[in-house]
Amino acid sequence: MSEKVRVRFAPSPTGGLHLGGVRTVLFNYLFARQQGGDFVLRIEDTDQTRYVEGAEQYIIECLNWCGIIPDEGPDFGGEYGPYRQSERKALYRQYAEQLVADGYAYYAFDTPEDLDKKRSELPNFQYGHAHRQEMRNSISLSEEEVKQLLAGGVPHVIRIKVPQNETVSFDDMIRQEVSFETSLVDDKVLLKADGMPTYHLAVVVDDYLMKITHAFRGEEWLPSAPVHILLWKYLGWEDSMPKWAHLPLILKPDGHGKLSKRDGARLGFPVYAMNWIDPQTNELTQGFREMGFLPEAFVNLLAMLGWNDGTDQELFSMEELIEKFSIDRVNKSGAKFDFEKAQWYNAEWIKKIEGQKLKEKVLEVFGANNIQIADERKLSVVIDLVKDRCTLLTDFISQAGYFFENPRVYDFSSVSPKWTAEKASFFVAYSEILNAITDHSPTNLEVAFKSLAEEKSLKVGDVMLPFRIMLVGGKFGPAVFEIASIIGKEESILRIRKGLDMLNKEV
RNA sequence: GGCCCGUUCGUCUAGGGGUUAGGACGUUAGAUUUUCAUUCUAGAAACAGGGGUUCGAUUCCCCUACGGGCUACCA
Repeated sequence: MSEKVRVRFAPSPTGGLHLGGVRTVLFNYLFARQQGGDFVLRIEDTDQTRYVEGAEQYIIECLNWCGIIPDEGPDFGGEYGPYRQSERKALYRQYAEQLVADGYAYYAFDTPEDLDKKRSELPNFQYGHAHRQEMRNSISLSEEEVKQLLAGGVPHVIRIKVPQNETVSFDDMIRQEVSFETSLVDDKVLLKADGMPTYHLAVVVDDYLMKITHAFRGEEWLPSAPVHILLWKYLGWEDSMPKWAHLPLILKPDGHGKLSKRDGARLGFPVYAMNWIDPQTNELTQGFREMGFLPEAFVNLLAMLGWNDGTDQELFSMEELIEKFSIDRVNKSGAKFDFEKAQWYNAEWIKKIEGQKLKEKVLEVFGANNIQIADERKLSVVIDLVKDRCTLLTDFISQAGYFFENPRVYDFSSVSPKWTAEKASFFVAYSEILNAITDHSPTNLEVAFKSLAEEKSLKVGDVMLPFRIMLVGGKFGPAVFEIASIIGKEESILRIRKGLDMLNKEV
């Protein structure tokens, strides 16, 4: 049987897209592309109380930024829609009822208060074989009573009837055999009182109906896997069950536990793919994109969190990942997120991509920071000149901004103590030379600079640094004469004058 | 507490019955760069512990410890 590979990413639209979520999509996507299969986006919005406006669109935008475009999904079309579970609501009840009819599930009439009470009485209460007789459900109640309750429209849920003393096991693509004792698994709710399915029912029904062949999800789902396996069996679909892969979790860099958006805020790095503004509270959670990450780097670093190709290669493009990805090489253990290394990936990608291709993104960053660009051709040249010293795209503000406007801040502290009238007159003379000469190539500017220094009996090094700071505002940047050549004669002279003013005033 | 999963430098990891246990980030030292960064060279740094199995275990098995996840009418 060589059926077409079909995978899905099934986020619930409750807020920003976590980096762990993006990694899950990525692995799905890489696998699908490599196998020539389909990648489906399915929105799991079965919890109406947690639905957040705009979250779905946001998720799609994140995927788009990463270069991951679903083959099927809401607004993408496909033969297996609708792709929002809320729009499939009517579908689930029949399967739940079928399970009841077949004796694999039952109606339960306990109110949330009943359950709370029970749980506070019994510290380790589980709604399962040990206690279901004590609860109000179609197993403990008489047929007559159940009929009446149902007819009277009493709110109820449908729960799976998990058997006693069976072993459920399955072959995980990452962990090999995993097994569970059913006696320890509780009777999970399948259909809620509002008629919506829970995740447990929905994931099985939809994976079946959408012909999903491989299901990737986070390790946090492992404990509920037996419920899903049982459901596949009870619904009579065992032969169509997808192969499971439970991905290791991404952990906090310090302390312990799953990485959460709170950790990002606490430690000063993003956790979401893109900026997310909570529509209720207006609270902003920073994203990798806005912090200045390249999607190439983001995808690359995520892929390396739990996977490697067995060689020393660490830099992979999406194409290479698609080609080389293999589930066998996915790690079993969780990985602490290392933001330093994440930044390294970004720096590497900035170095790797040529200036011309970085232009649009740098332009965006500049725009957001009110840096006007008159000459876009000049921008590409500048980017190539400075990109080796940028870790984040936002670094271009300080590393390239001064090519297009006056430095916003000046730090003369390292030269002002040693400032002299001789040096001041050197710069007056040098700006006259700049004005006079016609060849403003870097080497020419440098030759003129050095011979003038010699003429004035000054050490080149003593005037080089002041010159640099006049031009760029601080002790950084590429070769000074490169800079002077690019910003041009007029601008160089203006900046020397301004610098002279500031230095003379300070002394 | 119960169940499930995991454990190689600080971090991400390679490896796998006999290796000088390899790489990367970070870190330290040096070189280059009349600035800063890049780049280059070198260094420090790991098989959680205890039992087996074996001529030999970091590698296979068991136990312990530790870490993580789950334990909702949330996903």
